[in-house]
Amino acid sequence: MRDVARRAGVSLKTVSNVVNAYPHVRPEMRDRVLRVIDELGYQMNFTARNLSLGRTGLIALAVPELRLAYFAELADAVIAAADQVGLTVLIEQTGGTRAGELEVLTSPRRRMTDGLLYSPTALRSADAGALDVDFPMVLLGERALRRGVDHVAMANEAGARTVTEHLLDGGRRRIALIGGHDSESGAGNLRARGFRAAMSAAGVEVDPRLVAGDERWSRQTGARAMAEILERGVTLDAVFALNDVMALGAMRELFERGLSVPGDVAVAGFDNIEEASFSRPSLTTIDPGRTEIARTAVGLLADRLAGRGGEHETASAHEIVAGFRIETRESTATD
Amino acid sequence: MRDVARRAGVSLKTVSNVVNAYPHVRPEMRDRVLRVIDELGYQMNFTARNLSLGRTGLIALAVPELRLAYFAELADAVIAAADQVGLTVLIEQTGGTRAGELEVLTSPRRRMTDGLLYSPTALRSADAGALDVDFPMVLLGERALRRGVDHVAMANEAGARTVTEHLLDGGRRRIALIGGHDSESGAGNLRARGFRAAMSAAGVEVDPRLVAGDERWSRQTGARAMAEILERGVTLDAVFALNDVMALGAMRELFERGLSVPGDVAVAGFDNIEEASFSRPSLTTIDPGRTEIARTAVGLLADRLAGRGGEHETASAHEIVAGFRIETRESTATD
DNA sequence: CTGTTAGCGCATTCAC
DNA sequence: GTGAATGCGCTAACAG
Repeated sequence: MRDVARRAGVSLKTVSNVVNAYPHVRPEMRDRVLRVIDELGYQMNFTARNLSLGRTGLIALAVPELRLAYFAELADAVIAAADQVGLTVLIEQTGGTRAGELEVLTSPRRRMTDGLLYSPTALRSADAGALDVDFPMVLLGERALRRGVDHVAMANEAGARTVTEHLLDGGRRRIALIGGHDSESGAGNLRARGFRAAMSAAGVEVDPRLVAGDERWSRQTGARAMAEILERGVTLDAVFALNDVMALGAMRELFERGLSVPGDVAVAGFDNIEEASFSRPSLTTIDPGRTEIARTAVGLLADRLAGRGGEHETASAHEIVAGFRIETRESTATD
Repeated sequence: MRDVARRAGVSLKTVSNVVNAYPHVRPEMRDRVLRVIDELGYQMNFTARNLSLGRTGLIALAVPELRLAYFAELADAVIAAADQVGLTVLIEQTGGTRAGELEVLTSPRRRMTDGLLYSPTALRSADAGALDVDFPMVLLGERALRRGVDHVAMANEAGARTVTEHLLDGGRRRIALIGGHDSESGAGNLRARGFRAAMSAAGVEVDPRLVAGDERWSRQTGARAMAEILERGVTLDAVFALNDVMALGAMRELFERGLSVPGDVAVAGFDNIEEASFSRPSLTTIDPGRTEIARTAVGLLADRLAGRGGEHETASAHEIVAGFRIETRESTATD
């Protein structure tokens, strides 16, 4: 930058003004500087600017695992939304464990970023205190464990109720619940609640032997939970898995055992990952409005960042629930 | 840091030494400093350190799209490998387009990172010059377009030949090739070449009407290409898709049209994404050794970074081909 | 082994 | 409108 200034015969300040699109620079001056910048191939040093500005332009996105399709798609949406407002996203994987989720709040790497988009799944209500951080943070995808923290929630409970009602409407009564093990986990808890609400509203009892799951919501978990339930020897005619990959794992397991979907057992999931429309059979699921969630959350965080240079505002927290939509597909079709 | 130094009654340098685990510090001194750090809750400012050091500790990983399972799993592996050597990964999405892939090499954001792990898929040989960059870079997943650039290649050609031979061994002769459209694209070109090599070695001709595809290797592409081929009215008994998601899309399309896999048509893919073992039927594919690739590439890049503080070495480029393994599953079973 | 000094490259007070 | 100082927080010579 010094070289540019010298070569253009102006001061450092002028170059800085030009680069930062400061309005009051004479056009001829600006052109001259820009030409020199081009000649020299000058590129600004972000690190220096960051040090001076006290911020980095980076925001962290903490998700359980990128290889879980839902979070890959969420990350994609967040990156796109952040690009729009000039922010860069640094992805952190928590492994979906409580320890991993707590660590991301305090790790030194956290300090490389100006703010955090946080999607905890394993945190318990006892951990709510940990969310009382001194940097801008927006919670994603579930209702806040703690008041006073911005969050963009998805319609977990309403979505689960809707999809359960869809199963009930199809005449299914013996509906298994997969993933409902960890009743403390936010999204799981809410989705399970929606399920139970729909069941009890329909006057159908939930058989505890039809419930299985694990903390990690993976394909394997779905398959294993399905196997567990089947081996208990109970009858069932439908499965609601708390997310799509578990539903797909469960379908796989049903297939292994010679059961047909939706003939013998209807299967529904939650998330509407891309794969859900291409699986065999295609999967009925709830689309939680990922894009809207990402855009809203990034906007919220950007506002906080702009508001007080990274300082935490004490103003009231935003609580936004995204819209959802049921995607009815083959896996729950009735003959 | 100044506060810590003052409170501990030592100089800045000593605190710095302690924080950086400089070996020659008296234990009692270190303990004292550490205690004060703890008391004050001091956390280092990375930006300042980076400015001083002239590096950021960040490396970029440029992939087409995170939502493509292969790249999500690759990113996961890279992040894990980078963590091991104290590096943080910044993910860039190129969209799988030539423009996007070129931009990642020159964008200002590039300068936030010390080096680049680069996985181009749309670059053509005419773009090889663009790879002559002045920062450490390691190419991932395909043979370098340009000599003198480090790269960790997967066994594209050998893997494709192996899986094609597997189809031929199963008695299949009318084998469709999906994804082979863009013959310039590195990995696609090589995989297609392996396919053709196996075919010609077996004395089987490749029917051009059995070839379809698109630049973007998505599930939709696979389904669409499969539809195209089927609508040409040609007979076929197998499909080799150049990656798993296209294979899954193709299977979906076959199913839509009442064709059975592997009964009527055997299907094989490439990548061994997690989904391949859970699809219905499970998918025969090539495991290209993602973890090994990630670890090797990160190691290579870390070496370059350490070697000359981010300067590009003129030493001979490394060229490493990872090992591969065929995963034989239901989609290519013979009765 | 530890303290002192001088930048890293930029943004930002202020005068001009 | 533009130029000249000062500091962001840390590390890397040095000297002691």
